[in-house]
Amino acid sequence: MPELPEVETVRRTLEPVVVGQTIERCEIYYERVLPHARSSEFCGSVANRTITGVGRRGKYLIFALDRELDLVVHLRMTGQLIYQPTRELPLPKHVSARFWFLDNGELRFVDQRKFGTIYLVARDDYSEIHGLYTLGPEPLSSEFIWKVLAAGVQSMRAIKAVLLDQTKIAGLGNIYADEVLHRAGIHPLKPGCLLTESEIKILHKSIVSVLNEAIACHGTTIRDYRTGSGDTGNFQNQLQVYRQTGKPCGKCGVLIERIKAGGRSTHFCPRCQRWDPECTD
DNA sequence: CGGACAACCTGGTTGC
DNA sequence: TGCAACCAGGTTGTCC
Repeated sequence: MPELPEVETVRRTLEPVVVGQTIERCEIYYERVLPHARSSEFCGSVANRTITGVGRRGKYLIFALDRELDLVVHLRMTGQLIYQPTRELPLPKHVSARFWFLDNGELRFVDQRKFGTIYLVARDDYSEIHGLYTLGPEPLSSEFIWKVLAAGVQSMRAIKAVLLDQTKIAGLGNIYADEVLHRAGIHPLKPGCLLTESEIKILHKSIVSVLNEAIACHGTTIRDYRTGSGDTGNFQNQLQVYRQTGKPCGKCGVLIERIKAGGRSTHFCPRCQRWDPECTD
């Protein structure tokens, strides 16, 4: 579920309410939420630590704890990280973990499909978290200039598959890869290495603008995604192609089509995103 | 290298 | 209404 805009929204909504809070204790309800630790040792390490900051890299949320520890969370498909100001009961279904704060409320990790994961590592040492360790450039950082994208895109693979590859660029998922390609007017199956310089520049602009607009809308709620306050996002109302199969394209009116690319459902406008495999361009 | 696919889970939707 | 098949925002691993 959550891609960069959703994770960034969770970060922004949690930061003001959890920074400065001390974790009194935590409880793990689904053991496999901790791929690298047992709940007993994890909870022991986390107890009595204070959260000093909330960061993000790609789709990873990183809670900085005092004494040089990082608590890293990946929400995968259906994970929700929600701050509850009061210790209310009953608990919703599918709670993977709870963190109780000394003074106020608790942080709940709710995850219907149970794919979400939590790690505890030494500050900035991500060598044990493969996906984070191998993560590509951060698209909203100042280092992400079009030439960085151009280098990442040099592949025979379909550009859609390249955009989903977190080692090439961090944070895009199925929704925003489709939206970005539509805005850039690029066919999702076109091999990345065949993109022209002007196409890469347009793609670069589209990535930055789509992500920023989605963040401004607090992300896209298809079903499960919630902000750190438990609210839905709004960008689902702005989607141009994702899950819009059979609806008219907002630019040209031609009906949106759905295909498979990179093993995922892919939505595009056959007029705005043309590519002829026989043509050299 | 890349592509296809299964696995990890639960639950909603679709079609018969 | 019942039930099976298929689908889902992500990532990892295996096999070819």
